[in-house]
Amino acid sequence: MPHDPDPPPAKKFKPGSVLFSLNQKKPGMLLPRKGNVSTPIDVQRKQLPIYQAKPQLLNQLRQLNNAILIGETGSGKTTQIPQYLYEAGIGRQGIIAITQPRRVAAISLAGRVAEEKRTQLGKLVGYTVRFEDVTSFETKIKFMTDGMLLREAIGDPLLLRYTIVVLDEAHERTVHTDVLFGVVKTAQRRRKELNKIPLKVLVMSATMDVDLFSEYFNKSPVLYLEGRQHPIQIYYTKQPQSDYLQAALVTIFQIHQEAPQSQDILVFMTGQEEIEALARTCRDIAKHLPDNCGPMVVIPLYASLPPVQQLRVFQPAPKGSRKVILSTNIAETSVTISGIKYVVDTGMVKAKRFSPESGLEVLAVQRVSKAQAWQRAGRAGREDSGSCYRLYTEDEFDNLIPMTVPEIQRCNLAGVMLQLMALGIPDVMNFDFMSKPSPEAVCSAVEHLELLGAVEKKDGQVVLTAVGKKMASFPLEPRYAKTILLSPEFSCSEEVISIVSLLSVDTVLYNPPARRDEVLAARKKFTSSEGDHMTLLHIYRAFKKVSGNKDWCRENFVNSRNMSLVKEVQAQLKEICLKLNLKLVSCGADTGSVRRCLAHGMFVNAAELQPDGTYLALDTHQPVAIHPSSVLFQAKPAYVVFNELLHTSRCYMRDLCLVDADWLLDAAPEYFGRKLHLSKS
DNA sequence: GAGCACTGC
Repeated sequence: MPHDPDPPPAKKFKPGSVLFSLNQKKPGMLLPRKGNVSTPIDVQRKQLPIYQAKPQLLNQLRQLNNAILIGETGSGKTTQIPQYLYEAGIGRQGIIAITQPRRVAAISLAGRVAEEKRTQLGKLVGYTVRFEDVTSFETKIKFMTDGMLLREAIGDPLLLRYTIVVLDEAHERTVHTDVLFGVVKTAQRRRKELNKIPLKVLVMSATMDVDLFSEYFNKSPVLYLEGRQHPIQIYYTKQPQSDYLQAALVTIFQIHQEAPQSQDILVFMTGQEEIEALARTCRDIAKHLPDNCGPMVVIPLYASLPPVQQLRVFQPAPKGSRKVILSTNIAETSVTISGIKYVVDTGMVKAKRFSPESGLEVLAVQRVSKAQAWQRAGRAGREDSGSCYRLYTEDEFDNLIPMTVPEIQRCNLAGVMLQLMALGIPDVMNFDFMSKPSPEAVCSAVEHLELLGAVEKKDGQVVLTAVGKKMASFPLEPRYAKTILLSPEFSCSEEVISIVSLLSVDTVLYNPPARRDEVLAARKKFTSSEGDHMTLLHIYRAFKKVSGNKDWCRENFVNSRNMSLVKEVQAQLKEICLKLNLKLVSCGADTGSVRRCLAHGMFVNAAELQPDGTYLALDTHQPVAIHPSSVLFQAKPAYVVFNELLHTSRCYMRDLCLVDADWLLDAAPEYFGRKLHLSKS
């Protein structure tokens, strides 16, 4: 970590530091205020700025089949527009769907709108997210995750249950939203051709990508919504900062010494490790400040933090203390903290990139986009005016890319391509994406699906096979779906479903660094010399044996919340297997069958030990290494399959399973005949 | 002998 281990003493940070210059030219980013909780709901609804525009809006929306609605988050558009449409009788023949990138948003928005309509959630207003469907035949306003609508589209590509689809938070450009853009556009056109009830599509976004959206949806009109806004003062550094962590530290204490005690600070950083390190440094320095400085409460915030600790950011600091929250980009969208007066933006973010040639995912620290910088600044002005300290110069800001590259251009497309084919899209290679992924990425995805037997080429066209159709019915990465499909042949579908479920959640292992020896000792009894998959299976079996006992989880450093999620995923996968008439069978103690099955399903991710003790990935022939977190780290198996490659300090394989060369050859004779030969020569 | 941002079906 580049953080200076020996920070300067606190007295160096004098009021009036020369680190910053004030920028008056750019207007501050403006954000709305929340309604007063003690005001009756119908009065609150009328107080929203959007209420003024209601007649004109309805007039427009009645006529248009496409519209782009621009307004900041919370302008009331997400809760009000669906109600306006419903109340005006627009789209009454079917359901109004409103999609959200996140589950919590879909759930809480549905709750809010049901309250405003004074009905029970699940009647007129409902929501659908994975594992939860709170809707009924009465439901006319339905909030859902964008991924959920995409799943539904596989069974009903024309989305005939819906008369209006509202794609909210479109500016976030998640893979699911981007695929949905194409799906709704196609459905709209097809319904017109087939003389079905028309589909209205509304795209709601913050102030970005407007032209792109409008252009894509046949130059559809853009409607601007006013929000209630608070000005934000933007400051830039006078000089570029070579060490953004040092600059953050200086800035935090500069604000701490100058600003009233009750005003909180939110600092945007890149990851857990640097956040914990800066938290320690801040606490150390805060202890030795002069008496005129009040105490400081430093709170780290990142996704992998246990929920109880995440909740700490919402607790007000003790009277006279200042809250300083050190956060990843989780606080940009997912977690909204009230009372933030100051935002400190390092201008950096950790993000995943994908290289189609190597199939490699790289997680790297990089600069934010302008849009992201505005999003961060906006977090200072939710209730009142605020300030944002950017730890970079105005020139550097001007040179940032305007928009974050959409996820669809940064990810492995195998799953997306499979889904598009399952939707019956005729020419997936030329799908009408709003932002086209590179041809290389598309080709590499199709090749991957070809290897898995999900697609085949016929007369120059890529078509879905029967296997591919089955694979698409699983909410899984294609190779995991394939492994499940193969598992009955190896009489181990029970085991493989468990393993795939374990791999679908973040992690079931809890590894507090401070208790490393205890963790190792506790984990030893589950460790399998056959690899990480079998080790996970042992842990899961033990977990089930004690019926998910919380104490057992604590003693064994198992994340019980994620384990419960594993159970839900497992139930869902079993249900899909039943629908596909796949036999649920267990191989008992014959773990060899499980590994054989994994070898057959995951053969594209195989690596071979070389005479010099290193490994080569068999598909790309790049050198890879066993990740130290693997149970096989100290072993030297001749052949392994792995779940993923992660490029950090080296190119590491993660989650490994010991396999035989014969199994790989058996799984893909032609493919491996070539590969194994190549790597030996 | 490493260390992983954030979502979602």
